[in-house]
Amino acid sequence: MGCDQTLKGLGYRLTPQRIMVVEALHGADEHVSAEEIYTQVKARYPYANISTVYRTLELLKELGLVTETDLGDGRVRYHPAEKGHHHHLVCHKCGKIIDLPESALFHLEETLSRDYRFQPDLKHLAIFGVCADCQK
Amino acid sequence: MGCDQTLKGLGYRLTPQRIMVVEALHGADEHVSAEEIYTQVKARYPYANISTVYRTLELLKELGLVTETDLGDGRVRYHPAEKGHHHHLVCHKCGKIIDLPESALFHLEETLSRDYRFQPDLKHLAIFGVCADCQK
DNA sequence: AAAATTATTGCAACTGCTTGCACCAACAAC
DNA sequence: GTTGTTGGTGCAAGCAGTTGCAATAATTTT
Ligand SMILES: [Mn+2]
Ligand SMILES: [Mn+2]
Ligand SMILES: [Zn+2]
Ligand SMILES: [Zn+2]
Repeated sequence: MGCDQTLKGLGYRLTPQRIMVVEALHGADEHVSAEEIYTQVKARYPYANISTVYRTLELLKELGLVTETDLGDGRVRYHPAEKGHHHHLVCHKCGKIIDLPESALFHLEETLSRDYRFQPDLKHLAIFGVCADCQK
Repeated sequence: MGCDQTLKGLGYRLTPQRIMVVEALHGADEHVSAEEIYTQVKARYPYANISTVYRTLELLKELGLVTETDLGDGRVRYHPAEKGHHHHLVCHKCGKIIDLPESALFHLEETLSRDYRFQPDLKHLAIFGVCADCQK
């Protein structure tokens, strides 16, 4: 089931603005910024406002339909949950971004769950550090 | 060796503003915000500017003398490296903050280092999720 | 001690993102 | 279909943090 029907099913109103945000989100490549989504939405409906984009992303986030990740450039990036989960290693020397499978954090999740009864919410994490090439 | 002498030793100028930022940082409890540091500095030197505070914190961060952590309220928090390393579990239902010893992430660090030759920079991480009390 | 050099500061403008509020439109009740 | 309710939107102002630039002051050279 898509984002639209989930929203509707949970009693949220399915406005044209929300539909356009969801479409822009799914159409763009992963790691889209709010500004990029706003640009796309505005092309279709010039009265659209960026705060509506942020509010829609916030809602989708609360419902677990998108993840939000700070990859270290000055803006936050969004990723639809439907496209699958993974994480990233971000080199703060050269800026390189390495993909990390979801499973790389399973052990940590288990530890936190077992030892602290804490259920971590690790869906699209960015871990900063130094990549192999930049270590010498 | 304190922050002041480290700065001086690396060729950075030891200005009154920097000294006051470092003193405020060490005097306050851990998890100080830039605004709180600014308030303290301004009480001693009213001409002080908040961008100088931010620039000093940025420099100390680059040198590994402070860590910066987003604990989920709207502002970033700073912690002097001298006071020791640890991490936090942050419940985004009730806001509770649980301390996590440095060692809890050693296994992850080893995995990333071994499998990806990536040296993660995990000095004062905040992991968001749901605490034991909020899981029912 | 004075002059020269250049890192650092204060200021104002700017960025990404959030929020209060009046107006509007999606959906439900009739 | 019309009316009413209430959640959602647009707008403008606000907040945390950053940045360009001219003035200033810490340090070096003479
Ligand atoms: Mn990704
Ligand atoms: Mn801490
Ligand atoms: Zn690198
Ligand atoms: Zn909790």
